[in-house]
Amino acid sequence: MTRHYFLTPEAHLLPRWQAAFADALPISVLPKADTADAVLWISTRLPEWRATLAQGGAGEHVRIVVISDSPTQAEGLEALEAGARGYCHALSTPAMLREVAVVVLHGGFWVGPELMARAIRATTARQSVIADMTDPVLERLTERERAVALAVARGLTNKEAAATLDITERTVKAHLSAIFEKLAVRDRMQLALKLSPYGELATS
Amino acid sequence: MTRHYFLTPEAHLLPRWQAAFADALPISVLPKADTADAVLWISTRLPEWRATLAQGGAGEHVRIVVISDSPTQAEGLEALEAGARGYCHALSTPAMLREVAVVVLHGGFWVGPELMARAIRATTARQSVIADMTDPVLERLTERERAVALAVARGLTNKEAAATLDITERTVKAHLSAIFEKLAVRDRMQLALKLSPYGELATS
DNA sequence: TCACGGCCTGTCCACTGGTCCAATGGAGCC
DNA sequence: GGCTCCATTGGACCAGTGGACAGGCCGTGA
Repeated sequence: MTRHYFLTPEAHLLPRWQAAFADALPISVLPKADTADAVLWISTRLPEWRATLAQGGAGEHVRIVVISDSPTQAEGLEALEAGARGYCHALSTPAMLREVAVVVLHGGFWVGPELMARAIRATTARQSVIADMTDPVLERLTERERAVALAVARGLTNKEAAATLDITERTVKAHLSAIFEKLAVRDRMQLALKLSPYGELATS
Repeated sequence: MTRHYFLTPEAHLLPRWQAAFADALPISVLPKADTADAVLWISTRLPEWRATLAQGGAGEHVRIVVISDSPTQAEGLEALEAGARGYCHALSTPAMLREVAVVVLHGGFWVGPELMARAIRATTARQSVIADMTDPVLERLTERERAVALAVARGLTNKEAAATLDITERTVKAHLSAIFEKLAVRDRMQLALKLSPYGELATS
Protein backbone atom coordinates (compact mmCIF):
# COMPACT_ATOMS: atom_id res chain seq x y z
CA MET A 1 0.00 0.00 0.00
CA THR A 2 1.18 3.44 -0.82
CA ARG A 3 1.66 5.80 2.06
CA HIS A 4 1.24 9.54 1.75
CA TYR A 5 3.15 11.66 4.22
CA PHE A 6 2.45 15.36 4.49
CA LEU A 7 5.33 17.27 6.00
CA THR A 8 4.20 20.70 7.19
CA PRO A 9 5.15 23.04 10.03
CA GLU A 10 1.76 22.57 11.67
CA ALA A 11 1.74 18.81 11.20
CA HIS A 12 -1.92 18.66 10.34
CA LEU A 13 -3.78 17.84 7.16
CA LEU A 14 -5.82 20.09 4.97
CA PRO A 15 -9.25 18.65 4.24
CA ARG A 16 -8.45 18.27 0.56
CA TRP A 17 -5.37 16.25 1.28
CA GLN A 18 -7.42 13.88 3.35
CA ALA A 19 -10.00 13.76 0.60
CA ALA A 20 -7.34 12.85 -1.90
CA PHE A 21 -5.73 10.07 0.07
CA ALA A 22 -7.56 8.11 2.73
CA ASP A 23 -4.33 7.01 4.33
CA ALA A 24 -2.65 10.42 4.40
CA LEU A 25 -0.44 10.98 7.43
CA PRO A 26 0.49 14.39 8.83
CA ILE A 27 4.09 14.52 10.07
CA SER A 28 6.48 17.16 11.33
CA VAL A 29 9.75 15.28 10.93
CA LEU A 30 11.08 12.90 8.29
CA PRO A 31 9.58 9.40 8.59
CA LYS A 32 11.74 6.35 9.15
CA ALA A 33 12.99 4.49 6.11
CA ASP A 34 10.00 2.98 4.40
CA THR A 35 10.32 -0.21 2.40
CA ALA A 36 6.98 0.26 0.73
CA ASP A 37 6.31 2.85 -1.95
CA ALA A 38 5.53 6.19 -0.46
CA VAL A 39 4.93 9.76 -1.49
CA LEU A 40 6.37 12.47 0.69
CA TRP A 41 4.62 15.78 0.28
CA ILE A 42 6.76 18.62 1.59
CA SER A 43 5.31 22.07 2.12
CA THR A 44 7.40 25.11 1.31
CA ARG A 45 5.94 26.70 4.44
CA LEU A 46 8.54 24.60 6.19
CA PRO A 47 11.51 26.99 6.42
CA GLU A 48 14.02 24.18 6.03
CA TRP A 49 12.19 22.42 3.20
CA ARG A 50 15.21 22.55 0.92
CA ALA A 51 17.48 20.78 3.38
CA THR A 52 14.81 18.25 4.23
CA LEU A 53 14.25 17.56 0.58
CA ALA A 54 17.94 17.09 -0.02
CA GLN A 55 18.37 14.50 2.71
CA GLY A 56 15.01 12.84 2.32
CA GLY A 57 15.47 11.99 -1.32
CA ALA A 58 18.74 10.17 -0.81
CA GLY A 59 18.49 6.73 -2.37
CA GLU A 60 15.02 5.85 -1.09
CA HIS A 61 11.97 4.43 -2.74
CA VAL A 62 10.17 7.52 -1.61
CA ARG A 63 8.91 9.97 -4.21
CA ILE A 64 8.97 13.55 -3.06
CA VAL A 65 6.55 16.20 -4.19
CA VAL A 66 6.97 19.79 -3.09
CA ILE A 67 3.76 21.69 -2.51
CA SER A 68 3.64 25.45 -2.35
CA ASP A 69 0.97 27.92 -1.33
CA SER A 70 2.14 30.30 -4.02
CA PRO A 71 4.08 28.40 -6.64
CA THR A 72 6.73 30.19 -8.66
CA GLN A 73 8.94 28.98 -11.45
CA ALA A 74 12.09 29.72 -9.52
CA GLU A 75 10.91 27.77 -6.52
CA GLY A 76 9.82 24.91 -8.73
CA LEU A 77 13.23 24.69 -10.29
CA GLU A 78 14.84 24.67 -6.88
CA ALA A 79 12.60 21.84 -5.80
CA LEU A 80 13.32 19.76 -8.88
CA GLU A 81 17.01 20.44 -8.65
CA ALA A 82 17.04 19.27 -5.07
CA GLY A 83 15.50 15.98 -6.08
CA ALA A 84 11.75 16.45 -6.00
CA ARG A 85 9.76 14.49 -8.56
CA GLY A 86 6.91 16.93 -8.54
CA TYR A 87 6.00 20.50 -7.71
CA CYS A 88 2.46 21.72 -7.42
CA HIS A 89 0.02 23.96 -5.64
CA ALA A 90 -0.74 23.03 -2.04
CA LEU A 91 -4.37 23.80 -2.67
CA SER A 92 -4.73 21.58 -5.69
CA THR A 93 -7.97 19.63 -5.87
CA PRO A 94 -7.98 16.08 -4.52
CA ALA A 95 -8.33 14.77 -8.05
CA MET A 96 -5.29 16.72 -9.14
CA LEU A 97 -3.28 15.49 -6.18
CA ARG A 98 -4.15 11.94 -7.08
CA GLU A 99 -2.97 12.59 -10.64
CA VAL A 100 0.32 13.87 -9.33
CA ALA A 101 0.68 10.83 -7.12
CA VAL A 102 0.03 8.47 -10.03
CA VAL A 103 2.62 10.22 -12.14
CA VAL A 104 5.43 10.26 -9.61
CA LEU A 105 4.71 6.73 -8.42
CA HIS A 106 5.09 5.56 -12.01
CA GLY A 107 8.45 7.19 -12.40
CA GLY A 108 7.36 10.41 -14.02
CA PHE A 109 7.89 14.05 -13.22
CA TRP A 110 5.03 16.37 -12.47
CA VAL A 111 5.76 19.99 -13.24
CA GLY A 112 3.80 22.75 -14.84
CA PRO A 113 4.10 22.83 -18.61
CA GLU A 114 5.51 26.37 -18.49
CA LEU A 115 8.14 25.30 -16.04
CA MET A 116 9.08 22.35 -18.18
CA ALA A 117 9.20 24.52 -21.26
CA ARG A 118 11.47 26.93 -19.48
CA ALA A 119 13.79 24.23 -18.26
CA ILE A 120 14.07 22.73 -21.71
CA ARG A 121 14.53 26.06 -23.37
CA ALA A 122 17.35 26.99 -21.07
CA THR A 123 19.10 23.73 -21.80
CA THR A 124 18.78 23.83 -25.52
CA ALA A 125 19.51 27.53 -25.78
CA ARG A 126 22.95 26.81 -24.38
CA GLN A 127 23.85 24.14 -26.82
CA SER A 128 22.19 25.65 -29.83
CA VAL A 129 24.72 28.41 -29.48
CA ILE A 130 27.45 25.84 -29.54
CA ALA A 131 25.96 24.10 -32.51
CA ASP A 132 25.42 27.34 -34.36
CA MET A 133 28.71 28.18 -35.97
CA THR A 134 27.24 30.63 -38.42
CA ASP A 135 26.77 33.50 -36.03
CA PRO A 136 26.66 37.07 -37.32
CA VAL A 137 29.71 37.90 -35.22
CA LEU A 138 31.94 34.97 -36.01
CA GLU A 139 30.95 34.57 -39.61
CA ARG A 140 32.50 37.90 -40.44
CA LEU A 141 35.88 36.31 -39.80
CA THR A 142 37.88 33.97 -41.97
CA GLU A 143 38.34 30.43 -40.73
CA ARG A 144 41.81 31.11 -39.41
CA GLU A 145 40.78 34.33 -37.74
CA ARG A 146 37.94 32.50 -36.07
CA ALA A 147 40.35 29.99 -34.61
CA VAL A 148 42.59 32.74 -33.29
CA ALA A 149 39.65 34.67 -31.91
CA LEU A 150 38.34 31.66 -30.01
CA ALA A 151 41.77 30.80 -28.68
CA VAL A 152 42.36 34.31 -27.43
CA ALA A 153 38.86 34.62 -26.03
CA ARG A 154 39.62 31.44 -24.12
CA GLY A 155 42.31 33.31 -22.27
CA LEU A 156 45.38 32.11 -24.10
CA THR A 157 48.30 34.48 -24.63
CA ASN A 158 49.53 35.17 -28.15
CA LYS A 159 52.38 32.76 -27.62
CA GLU A 160 50.07 30.00 -26.43
CA ALA A 161 47.59 30.58 -29.21
CA ALA A 162 50.47 30.42 -31.66
CA ALA A 163 51.60 27.11 -30.19
CA THR A 164 48.16 25.52 -30.30
CA LEU A 165 47.55 26.71 -33.85
CA ASP A 166 51.10 25.85 -34.84
CA ILE A 167 51.92 29.27 -36.26
CA THR A 168 54.19 32.13 -35.26
CA GLU A 169 53.27 34.53 -32.52
CA ARG A 170 53.61 37.22 -35.13
CA THR A 171 50.90 35.62 -37.24
CA VAL A 172 48.59 35.52 -34.29
CA LYS A 173 49.11 39.24 -33.90
CA ALA A 174 48.35 39.81 -37.55
CA HIS A 175 45.12 37.84 -37.31
CA LEU A 176 44.23 39.66 -34.14
CA SER A 177 44.66 43.02 -35.80
CA ALA A 178 42.29 41.92 -38.53
CA ILE A 179 39.84 40.59 -35.95
CA PHE A 180 39.87 43.79 -33.93
CA GLU A 181 39.27 45.75 -37.11
CA LYS A 182 36.43 43.57 -38.34
CA LEU A 183 34.62 43.23 -35.05
CA ALA A 184 35.28 46.82 -34.08
CA VAL A 185 36.82 46.01 -30.71
CA ARG A 186 39.93 47.61 -29.29
CA ASP A 187 41.63 44.70 -27.56
CA ARG A 188 41.46 41.05 -26.59
CA MET A 189 39.34 41.72 -23.53
CA GLN A 190 36.59 43.34 -25.55
CA LEU A 191 36.89 40.48 -27.99
CA ALA A 192 36.46 37.95 -25.22
CA LEU A 193 33.42 39.81 -23.92
CA LYS A 194 31.92 39.97 -27.38
CA LEU A 195 32.45 36.24 -27.75
CA SER A 196 31.51 35.38 -24.19
CA PRO A 197 28.38 33.45 -25.20
CA TYR A 198 30.74 31.12 -27.02
CA GLY A 199 32.71 30.42 -23.92
CA GLU A 200 31.69 26.79 -23.71
CA LEU A 201 32.49 26.36 -27.35
CA ALA A 202 35.92 27.77 -27.04
CA THR A 203 36.76 25.60 -24.07
CA SER A 204 35.90 22.36 -25.80
CA MET B 1 -10.78 4.26 -24.23
CA THR B 2 -7.21 5.25 -24.70
CA ARG B 3 -5.78 4.74 -28.15
CA HIS B 4 -2.10 4.11 -28.77
CA TYR B 5 -0.76 5.12 -32.17
CA PHE B 6 2.70 4.09 -33.22
CA LEU B 7 4.12 6.30 -35.94
CA THR B 8 7.07 4.62 -37.65
CA PRO B 9 8.51 4.59 -41.16
CA GLU B 10 7.58 0.95 -41.61
CA ALA B 11 4.11 1.35 -40.16
CA HIS B 12 4.20 -1.93 -38.32
CA LEU B 13 4.29 -2.79 -34.63
CA LEU B 14 7.07 -4.35 -32.65
CA PRO B 15 5.90 -7.36 -30.64
CA ARG B 16 6.59 -5.59 -27.35
CA TRP B 17 4.46 -2.65 -28.33
CA GLN B 18 1.60 -4.96 -29.01
CA ALA B 19 2.24 -6.72 -25.76
CA ALA B 20 2.09 -3.42 -23.91
CA PHE B 21 -1.16 -2.17 -25.43
CA ALA B 22 -3.78 -4.47 -26.84
CA ASP B 23 -5.28 -1.67 -28.89
CA ALA B 24 -2.02 -0.40 -30.37
CA LEU B 25 -2.33 0.89 -33.93
CA PRO B 26 0.53 1.15 -36.42
CA ILE B 27 0.33 4.24 -38.60
CA SER B 28 2.51 5.99 -41.13
CA VAL B 29 0.83 9.37 -41.16
CA LEU B 30 -0.71 11.55 -38.47
CA PRO B 31 -4.14 10.34 -37.37
CA LYS B 32 -7.23 12.52 -37.63
CA ALA B 33 -8.14 14.66 -34.67
CA ASP B 34 -9.16 12.37 -31.86
CA THR B 35 -11.61 13.50 -29.22
CA ALA B 36 -10.70 10.68 -26.89
CA ASP B 37 -7.46 10.49 -24.94
CA ALA B 38 -4.69 9.09 -27.03
CA VAL B 39 -0.96 8.51 -26.88
CA LEU B 40 1.02 9.08 -30.03
CA TRP B 41 4.32 7.25 -30.06
CA ILE B 42 6.66 8.73 -32.65
CA SER B 43 9.81 6.92 -33.66
CA THR B 44 12.96 8.90 -34.33
CA ARG B 45 13.60 6.55 -37.23
CA LEU B 46 11.09 8.74 -38.99
CA PRO B 47 13.31 11.34 -40.68
CA GLU B 48 10.73 14.09 -40.25
CA TRP B 49 9.85 13.21 -36.67
CA ARG B 50 10.64 16.72 -35.44
CA ALA B 51 8.26 18.38 -37.86
CA THR B 52 5.58 15.79 -37.22
CA LEU B 53 5.94 16.27 -33.51
CA ALA B 54 5.68 20.03 -33.84
CA GLN B 55 2.43 19.96 -35.79
CA GLY B 56 0.94 16.96 -34.05
CA GLY B 57 1.23 18.36 -30.58
CA ALA B 58 -0.57 21.57 -31.35
CA GLY B 59 -3.43 22.04 -28.93
CA GLU B 60 -4.72 18.46 -28.95
CA HIS B 61 -5.67 16.10 -26.22
CA VAL B 62 -3.05 13.77 -27.62
CA ARG B 63 0.02 13.02 -25.54
CA ILE B 64 3.12 12.49 -27.61
CA VAL B 65 5.99 10.26 -26.60
CA VAL B 66 9.12 10.07 -28.70
CA ILE B 67 10.78 6.69 -28.86
CA SER B 68 14.34 6.24 -30.00
CA ASP B 69 16.41 3.20 -30.87
CA SER B 70 19.45 4.85 -29.36
CA PRO B 71 18.37 7.58 -26.95
CA THR B 72 20.67 10.50 -26.31
CA GLN B 73 20.29 13.48 -24.02
CA ALA B 74 20.47 15.92 -26.90
CA GLU B 75 17.75 14.15 -28.81
CA GLY B 76 15.65 13.91 -25.69
CA LEU B 77 15.87 17.63 -25.15
CA GLU B 78 14.88 18.26 -28.73
CA ALA B 79 11.86 16.05 -28.32
CA LEU B 80 10.74 17.72 -25.13
CA GLU B 81 11.31 21.15 -26.55
CA ALA B 82 9.20 20.30 -29.55
CA GLY B 83 6.32 19.35 -27.28
CA ALA B 84 6.75 15.70 -26.45
CA ARG B 85 5.59 14.62 -22.99
CA GLY B 86 7.93 11.68 -22.88
CA TYR B 87 11.11 10.31 -24.36
CA CYS B 88 12.18 6.74 -23.98
CA HIS B 89 13.82 3.75 -25.57
CA ALA B 90 11.90 2.14 -28.42
CA LEU B 91 12.81 -1.27 -27.03
CA SER B 92 11.53 -0.62 -23.53
CA THR B 93 9.71 -3.51 -21.93
CA PRO B 94 5.91 -3.58 -22.21
CA ALA B 95 5.67 -2.90 -18.49
CA MET B 96 7.86 0.16 -18.87
CA LEU B 97 5.84 1.41 -21.82
CA ARG B 98 2.70 1.10 -19.77
CA GLU B 99 4.35 3.13 -17.01
CA VAL B 100 5.19 5.82 -19.48
CA ALA B 101 1.65 5.82 -20.79
CA VAL B 102 0.24 6.18 -17.30
CA VAL B 103 2.49 9.11 -16.56
CA VAL B 104 1.82 11.11 -19.69
CA LEU B 105 -1.90 10.38 -19.61
CA HIS B 106 -2.02 11.79 -16.11
CA GLY B 107 -0.33 14.98 -17.13
CA GLY B 108 3.22 14.11 -16.21
CA PHE B 109 6.48 14.12 -18.07
CA TRP B 110 8.48 10.99 -18.59
CA VAL B 111 12.17 11.64 -19.05
CA GLY B 112 15.27 9.97 -17.78
CA PRO B 113 16.42 11.27 -14.39
CA GLU B 114 19.77 12.30 -15.87
CA LEU B 115 18.06 14.26 -18.58
CA MET B 116 15.84 15.97 -16.06
CA ALA B 117 18.78 16.77 -13.86
CA ARG B 118 20.58 18.28 -16.79
CA ALA B 119 17.62 20.37 -17.82
CA ILE B 120 17.18 21.69 -14.32
CA ARG B 121 20.83 22.35 -13.79
CA ALA B 122 21.08 24.40 -16.95
CA THR B 123 18.15 26.53 -15.89
CA THR B 124 19.15 27.21 -12.35
CA ALA B 125 22.85 27.65 -13.01
CA ARG B 126 22.28 30.93 -14.79
CA GLN B 127 19.96 32.58 -12.35
CA SER B 128 21.37 31.30 -9.12
CA VAL B 129 24.58 33.06 -10.02
CA ILE B 130 22.78 36.32 -10.54
CA ALA B 131 20.78 35.98 -7.37
CA ASP B 132 23.74 34.87 -5.30
CA MET B 133 25.83 37.92 -4.54
CA THR B 134 27.90 36.22 -1.88
CA ASP B 135 29.68 33.75 -4.08
CA PRO B 136 32.72 31.83 -2.83
CA VAL B 137 34.78 33.40 -5.58
CA LEU B 138 33.99 37.04 -4.99
CA GLU B 139 33.64 36.87 -1.25
CA ARG B 140 37.29 35.96 -0.92
CA LEU B 141 38.09 39.52 -1.99
CA THR B 142 37.92 42.70 0.02
CA GLU B 143 35.32 45.25 -1.00
CA ARG B 144 37.81 47.36 -2.91
CA GLU B 145 39.32 44.38 -4.64
CA ARG B 146 35.87 43.26 -5.68
CA ALA B 147 35.22 46.60 -7.31
CA VAL B 148 38.48 46.45 -9.19
CA ALA B 149 37.90 42.86 -10.23
CA LEU B 150 34.46 43.63 -11.63
CA ALA B 151 35.71 46.71 -13.44
CA VAL B 152 38.56 44.83 -15.05
CA ALA B 153 36.39 41.83 -15.89
CA ARG B 154 34.09 44.30 -17.61
CA GLY B 155 36.88 45.05 -20.03
CA LEU B 156 38.19 48.30 -18.62
CA THR B 157 41.91 49.05 -18.80
CA ASN B 158 43.82 49.78 -15.62
CA LYS B 159 43.72 53.47 -16.40
CA GLU B 160 39.96 53.41 -16.97
CA ALA B 161 39.32 51.36 -13.86
CA ALA B 162 41.43 53.84 -11.92
CA ALA B 163 39.39 56.71 -13.29
CA THR B 164 36.04 55.15 -12.48
CA LEU B 165 37.15 54.18 -8.99
CA ASP B 166 38.90 57.52 -8.52
CA ILE B 167 42.25 56.03 -7.54
CA THR B 168 45.69 55.82 -9.13
CA GLU B 169 46.45 53.36 -11.86
CA ARG B 170 49.19 52.13 -9.57
CA THR B 171 46.63 51.23 -6.93
CA VAL B 172 44.59 49.31 -9.44
CA LYS B 173 47.66 47.27 -10.21
CA ALA B 174 48.22 46.59 -6.54
CA HIS B 175 44.66 45.39 -6.08
CA LEU B 176 44.93 43.29 -9.20
CA SER B 177 48.02 41.54 -7.92
CA ALA B 178 46.16 40.68 -4.75
CA ILE B 179 43.18 39.48 -6.75
CA PHE B 180 45.28 37.27 -9.01
CA GLU B 181 46.94 35.81 -5.95
CA LYS B 182 43.69 35.12 -4.09
CA LEU B 183 41.76 33.72 -7.01
CA ALA B 184 44.75 31.85 -8.36
CA VAL B 185 44.56 33.29 -11.84
CA ARG B 186 47.48 34.56 -13.84
CA ASP B 187 46.06 37.60 -15.59
CA ARG B 188 43.01 39.75 -16.25
CA MET B 189 41.76 37.46 -18.99
CA GLN B 190 41.58 34.47 -16.70
CA LEU B 191 39.95 36.69 -14.13
CA ALA B 192 37.32 37.78 -16.60
CA LEU B 193 36.66 34.17 -17.55
CA LYS B 194 36.38 33.17 -13.92
CA LEU B 195 33.94 35.99 -13.34
CA SER B 196 32.12 35.61 -16.63
CA PRO B 197 28.93 34.40 -14.96
CA TYR B 198 28.84 37.78 -13.28
CA GLY B 199 28.82 39.54 -16.60
CA GLU B 200 25.28 40.77 -16.21
CA LEU B 201 26.03 41.87 -12.71
CA ALA B 202 29.18 43.75 -13.59
CA THR B 203 27.63 45.58 -16.49
CA SER B 204 24.76 46.92 -14.46
C1' DT C 1 48.87 37.35 -66.86
C1' DC C 2 47.50 40.23 -63.36
C1' DA C 3 44.84 41.52 -59.46
C1' DC C 4 42.91 40.28 -55.14
C1' DG C 5 42.42 38.06 -50.89
C1' DG C 6 43.68 34.70 -47.39
C1' DC C 7 47.49 33.21 -44.77
C1' DC C 8 52.02 33.47 -42.99
C1' DT C 9 56.25 35.93 -41.33
C1' DG C 10 59.50 39.72 -40.16
C1' DT C 11 61.35 44.26 -37.65
C1' DC C 12 60.70 48.41 -35.00
C1' DC C 13 58.35 50.93 -31.52
C1' DA C 14 55.04 52.71 -28.05
C1' DC C 15 52.06 51.41 -24.67
C1' DT C 16 49.98 48.29 -21.30
C1' DG C 17 50.11 44.78 -17.89
C1' DG C 18 52.13 42.49 -13.90
C1' DT C 19 55.62 41.78 -10.27
C1' DC C 20 59.07 43.02 -6.61
C1' DC C 21 60.32 45.99 -2.94
C1' DA C 22 58.91 49.63 -0.02
C1' DA C 23 56.18 53.04 2.43
C1' DT C 24 52.18 55.76 4.72
C1' DG C 25 47.75 56.33 7.19
C1' DG C 26 43.53 54.53 9.18
C1' DA C 27 40.39 51.06 11.64
C1' DG C 28 39.89 47.49 14.82
C1' DC C 29 41.67 44.24 18.42
C1' DC C 30 44.40 42.34 22.59
C1' DG D 1 50.84 50.90 22.91
C1' DG D 2 51.76 47.07 19.78
C1' DC D 3 49.56 44.32 16.15
C1' DT D 4 47.04 43.07 12.05
C1' DC D 5 44.44 44.05 8.03
C1' DC D 6 43.15 47.19 4.50
C1' DA D 7 43.61 50.95 1.05
C1' DT D 8 46.68 53.78 -1.05
C1' DT D 9 50.84 55.20 -3.70
C1' DG D 10 55.68 55.21 -5.49
C1' DG D 11 59.75 53.47 -8.46
C1' DA D 12 61.92 50.07 -11.17
C1' DC D 13 61.80 46.36 -14.29
C1' DC D 14 60.38 43.09 -17.73
C1' DA D 15 56.94 40.48 -20.33
C1' DG D 16 53.00 40.96 -23.11
C1' DT D 17 50.28 43.56 -26.40
C1' DG D 18 49.06 46.14 -30.49
C1' DG D 19 50.09 49.24 -34.41
C1' DA D 20 52.91 50.65 -38.60
C1' DC D 21 55.29 49.11 -42.47
C1' DA D 22 56.81 45.47 -45.45
C1' DG D 23 57.33 41.16 -47.63
C1' DG D 24 56.38 36.12 -49.36
C1' DC D 25 53.33 32.03 -50.84
C1' DC D 26 49.20 30.28 -52.96
C1' DG D 27 44.63 29.88 -55.05
C1' DT D 28 40.54 32.05 -57.67
C1' DG D 29 38.71 34.70 -61.07
C1' DA D 30 38.71 38.51 -64.61
